Amino acid sequence: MTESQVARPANPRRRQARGERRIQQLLDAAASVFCRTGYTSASTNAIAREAGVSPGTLYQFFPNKEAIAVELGDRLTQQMRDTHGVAFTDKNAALPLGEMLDVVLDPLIEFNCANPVFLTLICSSDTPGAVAEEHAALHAALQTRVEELIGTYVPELAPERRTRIATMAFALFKAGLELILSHEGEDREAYITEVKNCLYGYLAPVIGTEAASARH
Amino acid sequence: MTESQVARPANPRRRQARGERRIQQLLDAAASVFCRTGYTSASTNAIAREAGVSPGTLYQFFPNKEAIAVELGDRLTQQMRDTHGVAFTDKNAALPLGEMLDVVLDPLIEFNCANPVFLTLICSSDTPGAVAEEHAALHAALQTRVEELIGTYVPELAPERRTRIATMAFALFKAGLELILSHEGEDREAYITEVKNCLYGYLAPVIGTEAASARH
DNA sequence: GAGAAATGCGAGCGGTCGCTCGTGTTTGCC
DNA sequence: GGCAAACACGAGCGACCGCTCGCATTTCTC
Repeated sequence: MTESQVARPANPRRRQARGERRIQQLLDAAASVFCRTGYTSASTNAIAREAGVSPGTLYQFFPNKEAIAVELGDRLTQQMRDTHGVAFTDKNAALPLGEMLDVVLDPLIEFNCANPVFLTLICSSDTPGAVAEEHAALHAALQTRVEELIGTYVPELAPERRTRIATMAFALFKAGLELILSHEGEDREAYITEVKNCLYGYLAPVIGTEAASARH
Repeated sequence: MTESQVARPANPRRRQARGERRIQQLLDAAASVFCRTGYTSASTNAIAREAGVSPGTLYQFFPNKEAIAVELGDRLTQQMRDTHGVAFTDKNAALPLGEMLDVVLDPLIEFNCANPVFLTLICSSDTPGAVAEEHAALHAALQTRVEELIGTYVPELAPERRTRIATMAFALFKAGLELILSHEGEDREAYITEVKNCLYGYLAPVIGTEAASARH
């Protein structure tokens, strides 16, 4: 292969600092517009306007509308991994259920509150094509983590049931996240508690042991 | 006013049996297309094509695209009320939590399995204008029912917390419904059980009595 | 059977959207 | 300073969508 001279085949164009700044502006604008109207209803002209540039400038940096959402999704997932990534299944398998939920959920909730567009991109059903694949991949990855986590608590659980429980817990958390994001201040805190209570009540009987009476 | 001769101002046009049949065809086609692509992405031409009529014929019976979704929603809510309507808060307030969940949820689940477009219309976030208002109204009505139901079990509960619990339980059920609808056969039954388990685990400590061995 | 009303058709209008292109401006490099 | 590349612009193209309109056909009513 003649890779010796090709530095990065994925980045065929040499960007200036101004270009990188524009890209960030455009992604921020896209996040804002996606949050307000969803992916399909968001027009590229609106994104460009929100970023303060012309439509032509937008297409200087992104080949099409889909690429904007994909890049946004990539950066967000990368950021999520960087910030609170591996803390998902690492050492918290030994924790009691209540504490484990705090350790696992708090970073996820915090991240989603700081980046509400993430939930919009990942959970909205109006994201066609490549964006939907991105969503499906991340969804599968996260759910596998949940499954593994459950497996460490109840290894004897039938695989099908474990999958179902992970799916249910994940769906429950997503629904709860939307409630959390749609409130602020004290209300938000209260809903966070509510979501945790809900997951606790669901998982405690599954995890078994005598955790049901160990809630502090 | 010259209303003496106007029989029904809401139905200014005299429909033939053929027209009523066409309306039903169009609504069925719309339900199918809405389920496949969501409201905004569903084109009126596609609905007409699915119903086997021309675009012009569609607009003989509906003033615009929104009216199709509104009429569909109206008929579905009416059908829901007719079939399993008042059984929601009536006599089941005295039942133990587990049985109450069966009595309340089973008809709702059955209805949504038979009419999957209902969840699409009511929960999808890409329904603008009048359809969204319809959704908000029904959502509020159902949630009020849930609140009342919780109130009969735990009258001493603080109103804000009762609202939060009803909101959470309702969101949980909607998320569960999507899981249920996306599976069939045994899987579907298993997810129904899972959703009920989830709601039970969440509500049992709230309802209190001796349902849960401990809380707080 | 005749007239009126309801039903049915489909080309196409106005508008929006994703995206392009020709052209002008700024920046990095020698 | 000069030149090529990156950046920026915005009018506008093609496609699609919601919806209309003129006209043909079927059905109801008498």
